[in-house]
Amino acid sequence: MTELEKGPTGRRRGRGARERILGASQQLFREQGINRTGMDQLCAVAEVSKRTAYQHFTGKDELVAEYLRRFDPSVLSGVFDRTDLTPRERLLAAFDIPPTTPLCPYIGAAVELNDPQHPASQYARDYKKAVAARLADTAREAGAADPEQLGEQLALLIDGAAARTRVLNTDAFPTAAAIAAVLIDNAIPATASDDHRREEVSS
Amino acid sequence: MTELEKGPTGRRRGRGARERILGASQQLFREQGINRTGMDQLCAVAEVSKRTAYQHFTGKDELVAEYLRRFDPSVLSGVFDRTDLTPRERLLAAFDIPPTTPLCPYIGAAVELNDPQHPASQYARDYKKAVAARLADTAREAGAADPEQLGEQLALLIDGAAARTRVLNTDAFPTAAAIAAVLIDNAIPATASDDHRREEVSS
DNA sequence: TGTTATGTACACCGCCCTGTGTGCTTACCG
DNA sequence: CGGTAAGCACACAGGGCGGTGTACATAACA
Repeated sequence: MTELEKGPTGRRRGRGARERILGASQQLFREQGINRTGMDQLCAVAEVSKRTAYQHFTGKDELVAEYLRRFDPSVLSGVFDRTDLTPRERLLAAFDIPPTTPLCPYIGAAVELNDPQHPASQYARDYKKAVAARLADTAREAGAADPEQLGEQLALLIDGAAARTRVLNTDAFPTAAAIAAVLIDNAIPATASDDHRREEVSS
Repeated sequence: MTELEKGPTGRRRGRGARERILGASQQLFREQGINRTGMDQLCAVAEVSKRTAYQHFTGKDELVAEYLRRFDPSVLSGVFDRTDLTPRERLLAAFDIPPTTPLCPYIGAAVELNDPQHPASQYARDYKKAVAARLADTAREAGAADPEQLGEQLALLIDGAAARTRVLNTDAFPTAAAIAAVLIDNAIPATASDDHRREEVSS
């Protein structure tokens, strides 16, 4: 929040209204959902006048789409780029999204918007495909027989855990991780399930 | 729609406004979602005056809750009560919800309402638990080592397939069924994965 | 037949929503 | 220092929403 005040507003100067708006979007859309968050409230939290908001984003739809685009780094890269884990461990680490994330916002957006043509829905699709692809890449790296299939399966598990966590209000990711372990072990042909690619890491 | 015109309205007589309202709810809440369906439109489709609707249901919330309560028989009982299948086949048959169902309405309601205290959200939780319980029962019947765990796992797969189908606009149930087959075979200890309980069925 | 529950037609309220118009202030940067 | 873009405050339009009030019609049953 400190660095936001000087961040590039998209043009060249200014005091970072755009970033504050997107920050408030992250917070409110997550906590309350998209439809239940009005632009008035959002602008109040962002400490931005409504006029300014509509000068940065042509409408709420565009804001929602941009809000979704600001996510991947935290989860996606944060897991797949770890070099201290074997590929197999990286696949399992994708299920270690412990308490904070209430629901994958892409699922929420797709359900709330209820319009496959909406830019945000399209981006949600792209993102889900990208996650499955990265999982497939890692699966290939781990030596899976059919990496695409395993990637798609693991992606389904993540979405299932997210949805179920939301509906039941209990953490379903451990269950998903257990399934994932079974699938991974079944998909990797040799006994090379672990430390077959591990290099010296610590010390 | 023909029988609805004479069905018991809940009291004793009348021309079935309540049933028409619930029928319209099924249609519209599914097609458009809950929040995007106004009472005006709903009453128009149900061919019911708005005044009548609010005499049957104290508010939209109650209508939504009642709408969710009218579902299980079609899917839940329709699968688990089949006697022509082995327990294992019944577990897999739960993934044969082919094209019609766009999204499990319980997930949709939980996301759209965004309020765990809402009666509909509570019922959604109950329903999900009930499904998991029935899956666990069938898993026990099939001889699974840990039926509760398998039931929970299969329920997660179903939800994952539903969510993923919704977001990606492609049928994810085959993938879920493949995972289910693996889990089931892994969970049943002996080689008695099939026809160990099957009786003579056809001819 | 007449009473009563049931349903209808239609206007209406207050609220919140997305989105604008207008005029003013501030901060940056040459 | 001055120009200019960024941002602000405030009021307002237009519409959909959930929900209601009132007066009238009809079907069922006594």
